[in-house]
Amino acid sequence: MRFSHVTVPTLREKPADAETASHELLIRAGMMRPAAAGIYSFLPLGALALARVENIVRDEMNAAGALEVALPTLHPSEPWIQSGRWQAYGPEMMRMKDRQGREFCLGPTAEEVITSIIARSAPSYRDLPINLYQIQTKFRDEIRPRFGLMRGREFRMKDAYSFHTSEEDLDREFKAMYGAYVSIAKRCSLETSVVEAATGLIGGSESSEFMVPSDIGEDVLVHCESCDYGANAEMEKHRPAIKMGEAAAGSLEEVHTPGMTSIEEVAGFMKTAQTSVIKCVLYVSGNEPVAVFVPGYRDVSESKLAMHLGTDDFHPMREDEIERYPDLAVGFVGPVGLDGVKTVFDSELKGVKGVICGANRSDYHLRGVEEERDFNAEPLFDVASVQEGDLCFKCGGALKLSRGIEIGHIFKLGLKYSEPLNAVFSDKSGELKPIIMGTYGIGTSRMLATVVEQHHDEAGIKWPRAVAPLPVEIIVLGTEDAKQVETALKLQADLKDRGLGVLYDDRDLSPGIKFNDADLVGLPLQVVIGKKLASDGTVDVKTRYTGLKSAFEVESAADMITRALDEAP
RNA sequence: CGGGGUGUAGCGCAGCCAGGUUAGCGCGCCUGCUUUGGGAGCAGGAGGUCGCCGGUUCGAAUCCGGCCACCCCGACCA
Repeated sequence: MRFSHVTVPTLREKPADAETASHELLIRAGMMRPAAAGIYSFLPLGALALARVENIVRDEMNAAGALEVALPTLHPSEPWIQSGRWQAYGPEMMRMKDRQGREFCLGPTAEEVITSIIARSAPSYRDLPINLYQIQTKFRDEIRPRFGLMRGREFRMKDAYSFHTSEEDLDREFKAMYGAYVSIAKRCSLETSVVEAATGLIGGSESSEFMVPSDIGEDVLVHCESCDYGANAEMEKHRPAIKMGEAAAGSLEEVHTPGMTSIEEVAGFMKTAQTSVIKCVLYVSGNEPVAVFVPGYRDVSESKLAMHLGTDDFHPMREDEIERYPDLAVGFVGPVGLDGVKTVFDSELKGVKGVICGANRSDYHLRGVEEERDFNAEPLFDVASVQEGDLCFKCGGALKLSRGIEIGHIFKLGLKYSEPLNAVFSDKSGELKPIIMGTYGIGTSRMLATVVEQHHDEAGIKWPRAVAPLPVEIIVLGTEDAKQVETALKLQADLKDRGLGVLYDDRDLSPGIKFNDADLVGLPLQVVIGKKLASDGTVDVKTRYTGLKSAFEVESAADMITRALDEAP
């Protein structure tokens, strides 16, 4: 591949909208270009790097016994309606109609499509287990695409689906996929931390996320410092380090609190801590108000609330919605005597005594409130978010919060799709039973961005060898010198014979520009052919990762480069 | 969806508040000469519906309205 001919359109300056290293460098190094918000085109080098990541994924999936398929990107609505996700998905699903008015969506994932295929094949226990995967472009109309490839709307993902006759066999496959993912991350030079995760819209009983620790990660992770507990904050369990305070034990009392709608104001006015106040956050779900009660010093975790409500179709009550519910004393809503409104209570509110809450009457709060005596905390659910200082629910150790990039997620689905889509198998006795399923995703375009995020310096990308778009760049300094050009072409051909692709910088530019572009593009080895060829018959080779340079005799250069590559990170 | 910001040459930006010749700068691009081991020099040159539509005005990149696109923050404390 030649550097000229707009093959590698590098940019000297940082694109105005790039916020992260991977976003900036993938564009500046001429690997990709934006097409629309959260949608990117891959240029030759970017497409090569993506292919290398995807080939590692393919390799490990095949090694684990999975079979590759190619499913459609445009999905008919029928199976999605059958599974219930046509309704559950909300605006994140990109929907459209064809000329006949039939409804379709751009596949955000493919459980429905694959499960209906298996269902129609009416397998017997002899046909199972099976694990089918594809590596393909997905579309999710994200609320806010961010950080280039990191959170795109259109993105590349490997998605795999396994089908089993028993829970035990699903467990075995789950472990096999876990192992495959560990290998994939390792081969791509990514450190991972595996945590328990929410199953969200995919559903299922158990799931693990593969996280790459990073400050730009969008997920908050919780790890116990004493045991092996690790979880995504969106579903973690914790034990509070403190008990909700007893600010005013005793009888119920109404207090005039004019205009005090925040926890801070109320706690301040009552001369007590926020740990003594019950916080109420109002949501609207399916046109119905939902009052969520949590300890005053905590926030509502919307991901946990979504698990409880069984949908993510809810939002905090907006100003314009408040007037629709005249019975709600917004700002002063409390659990005592609150009728006709759906409620959710955080587990921490069970059995509290002597606490403060809204009086369901404007400008009034109640003090001395006691659960059971004054209200019943039902339904009870863990809907509050974790905080620094909370304790591990398993061992009581200190919990540590950090950030991570989710590159993979594996799920035990159970019967979530096989039942509604009627995917059954006949067992030994001829009885029909629903197939037990698992699903396993890994974001290949996100992994590409993550690799750049983890492997770069001020000058540019430092591709680990396994995912580098090409292993070697050859730079000729004297583009007018026939000997140098001839040597470069010969070396390129020799390396090609050894299966090593070359990016050949054939441009007639100042050396500095070519060196800087080579560092920016970041191929593992740079071979520089210049005047030393004529003076002492050598070419220089620089290892991008270490910055180390050495001179090789031109005759043995191809051998030495092959050897140097074996040693490169 | 709410709030904020931006949109001027391929990229990065100035000009806009206080409307007034041919709309500027840096990088990149083209031609020629010189140069060539870490972003060269000189000379010449090309490239713009100033996001789109409408309005105000003798006159609009600049003021006003609408729309679109992109970016940031938020989606949460009632």
